[in-house]
Amino acid sequence: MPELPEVETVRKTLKKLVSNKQIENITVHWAKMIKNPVEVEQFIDALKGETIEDVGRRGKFLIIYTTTFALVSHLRMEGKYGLFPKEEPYDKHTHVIFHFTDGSELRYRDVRKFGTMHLYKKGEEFQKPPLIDLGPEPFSEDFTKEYLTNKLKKTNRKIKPALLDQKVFVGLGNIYVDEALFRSGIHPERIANSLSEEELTLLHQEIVKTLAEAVKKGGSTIRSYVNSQGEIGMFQLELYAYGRKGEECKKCGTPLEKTTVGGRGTHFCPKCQKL
DNA sequence: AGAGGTTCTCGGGCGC
DNA sequence: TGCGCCCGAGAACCTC
Repeated sequence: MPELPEVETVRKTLKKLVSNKQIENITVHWAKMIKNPVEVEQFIDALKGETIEDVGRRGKFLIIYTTTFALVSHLRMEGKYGLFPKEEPYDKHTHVIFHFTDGSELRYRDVRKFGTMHLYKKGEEFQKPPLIDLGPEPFSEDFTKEYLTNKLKKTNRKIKPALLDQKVFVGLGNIYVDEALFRSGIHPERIANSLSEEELTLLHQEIVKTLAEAVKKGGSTIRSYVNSQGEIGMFQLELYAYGRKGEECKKCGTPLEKTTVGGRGTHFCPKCQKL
């Protein structure tokens, strides 16, 4: 579900909802999603009494900062956070509940149970998995055209899987990678090290622009994404490629095609994106 | 029935 | 041969 624009939107909404709330207790209904510490009891005990100070983001990971800890949370395909009064019943897909001292609850709900949580002492989170090997943020000054060029010229992979690799840089997922490649006129199966200077310049620019526009619109809601306040995104209305199989290309009118690249459903225009 | 917005693990292939 | 890397396939789970 969530790529950088969706996670960033969740971050902003979640921060407003839970800042300064004190955790009285935690209920975990699906222990497997707690990856660190290994023992769920330790996870719960550590967070009891802690107050939430901030909510950050690294790539597609949320980082909930408390007085002494950093809780690194990945939503994977369907994870969602929401704030509820404790009286409100929860359903079978609610796996973790943070009970606050004010009677409200932060609930993590995840139909597919793919989401993960790692708890570390503040300051240690970037030296440990899952954040340790991540590439630069696309909005940072480290993510230059030269950096991207250097990474891509060293690999024989197809461009789409290379751009999805969070070690190269973070933030793109299946929606926005198809969008960035469409906007750049680059076929998703082109070999990464075969791109020309002009193509690399355009691709770098379109990656940053596409993600920035999507953040502005609150992300894309394709099937189930909502932010922490239950609001949908609006960027799905601006998509050129993703989910538009058989529909006319917005640039040239040719029907868009869908294939599989690197195991992922892939949308492209056969005329604008030549192999 | 199979695909779905993600990423981790595993093992084969290749080069030193 | 052995080790390390790169990379693709499969797995984790549930709904429609």
